Amino acid sequence: MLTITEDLRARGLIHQVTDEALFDRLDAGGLCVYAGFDPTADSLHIGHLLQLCTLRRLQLAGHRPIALAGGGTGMIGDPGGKSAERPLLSVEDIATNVEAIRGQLARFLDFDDSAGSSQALLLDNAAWLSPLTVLEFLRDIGKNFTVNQMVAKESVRSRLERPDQGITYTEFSYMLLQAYDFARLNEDHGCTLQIGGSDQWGNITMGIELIHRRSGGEAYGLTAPLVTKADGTKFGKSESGNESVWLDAARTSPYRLYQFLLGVEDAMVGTYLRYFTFLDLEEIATLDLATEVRPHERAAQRALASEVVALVHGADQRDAAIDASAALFGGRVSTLDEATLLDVINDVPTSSISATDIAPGLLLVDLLVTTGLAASKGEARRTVEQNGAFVNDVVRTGLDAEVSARDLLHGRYVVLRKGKRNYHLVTVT
RNA sequence: GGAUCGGUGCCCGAGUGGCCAAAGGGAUCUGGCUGUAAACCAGACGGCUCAGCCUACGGGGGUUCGAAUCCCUCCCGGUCCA
Repeated sequence: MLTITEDLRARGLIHQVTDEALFDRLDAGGLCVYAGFDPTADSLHIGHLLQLCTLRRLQLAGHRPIALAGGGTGMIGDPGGKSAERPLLSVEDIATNVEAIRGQLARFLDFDDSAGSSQALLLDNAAWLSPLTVLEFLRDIGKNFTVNQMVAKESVRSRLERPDQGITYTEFSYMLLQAYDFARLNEDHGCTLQIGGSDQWGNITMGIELIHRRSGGEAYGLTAPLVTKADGTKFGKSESGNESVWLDAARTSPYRLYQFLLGVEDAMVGTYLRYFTFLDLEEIATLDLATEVRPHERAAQRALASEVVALVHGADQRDAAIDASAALFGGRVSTLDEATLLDVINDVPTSSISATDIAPGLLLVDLLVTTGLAASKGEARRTVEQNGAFVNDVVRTGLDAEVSARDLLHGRYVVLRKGKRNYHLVTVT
C-alpha cells in the first residue's frame, strides 16, 4: 500500500511544494486542506477536475478537504492566466453559481457527518470578504506586503509586460484577498495546506506568508502540474469548436464527455488516467502497455472515459454513454429499433419539424442550418460539397440533395450527421 | 491637459488611393490515411436568392470616378511629458 505522498508522486500530481516537510504531515493524516473554485459559471468544468480529484484523494487518505467557493474573490477576478481584464459578475449571479457548484462538489467529496474528522466542507469566502472594510483590508492585510513583491509575481508581471493589456488595481488586489482566505481558513479551521494549479503558486505563497506574519502558524502549499495536451495547448476544449467541457450534464452531456475522453491522444492517455481516475497504478501501467501494443483497441481511452463519466455522472449515465457510442460509431443507426434509437440518441442534440414541412422534401443544406449542425448556409454547402453530410449514416452528395419522408426511420426520425461525429436527431411531429 | 503611437476578419498580423472579402500564420470545419489517436496530405474558411449581389478594416462625417488606405471629428488602448 502506497502512502498518499507516494501515490501523488507516482501519479505526477506534484509540481511544486513549499516545504518537503509537508509530506510527513500528509502521510500522518488529519490535515485540513483547501482548494478554491471561482464561481464564474454555474458549473465546474474539466479544468477543475484535477483539483477535485486531488481533494478526493486527500480525503480518502484521511484529511479534511475544504472546497472554497470564491463568492467574494469571484467578484474581482484572478488576473493569473487571463490575457485581459475579466468582466465582473453580479452578486446574484455569483450566489446562483455557488449553489450550482455545491451539488457538483458533492460527487467528489463526502460532505456527510459520517465522514467524521475528514468530513468535507464547502465555504464561501464572501462570508469574510464582504464584511471587510477597505480600511481594515489596507491595515490588516495590505500592510504585510510590499508592492515590490506583488509586482514581481508572474501573474502580474505578464500583464505588465503586455503593453496592450495592462491590469487594473482591482485585479492587482486579487492575490491579497486570496492570501487572506488562506489565513482565515488557517485561523478558523486549522487549515494548513492549500492546493492549486501551478498558476496558483504565487497566490498560495502569499497566503503562507500572511499566515506567518499574522500568527506564525504552520502552512504549506502544493501545486499540480498544468494539464495540457501533447502539443502543449490547453486541455479541456471540446474538439468541436472552443467550448469548454463542463461537468454539468445539461451543458455537456455524459455522451459528449465520454466522447471527449475517448478521443484523448495516445501520448497523453496514461497521464490523464493517473490524474483523473482512481484506478490503481498497476492497472494503469497495464493500460499503458495496451496502448503501446494494441493502440487501435484504445483500452486506455475507454477506461479513462468510463471512469471519469462514472465519477462525474454516475454509473448509469456511463453505461448509456458507452451504448450510445457503440451504436453511433458502429454506423448502425438505421438498423436500430425505435426504443434503442431513442435511448442511444438521448444525449444528441434534437430538434423537430412538422410532417407537412418534410413531406415535399427539404433541402439537406437548409436542414443542416436549421438543426444547427452548420452555422450558415455557406458552411452547410461546403459540408455537402466536401462529402461531410450524412443522412442515417449514408453520405448525401449534391447541393440539391433533399431529405424527404422516404428517409424517415420508424416513420418519424432522421439522424443527421456532419463529419465524423456531429449528430443531430430530427423528429417529425 | 500636452506629445506620440495604435485600433484590420475567431485570434495574431500584413496592407497605406483602384488588381482587397483584404497577404501570411494560428484556430476551426470537411475529406484522405489510420485506430472515433497523433503526425501528415488535400480542400474550405463574412453572408446571401452564389458565374452575381450585399455587408465589412473602432464610430460618424467628408475628399475622390474610386478609400482599409487621404482629411475632419468622436470613442477606446499603449507610451512619454505635465
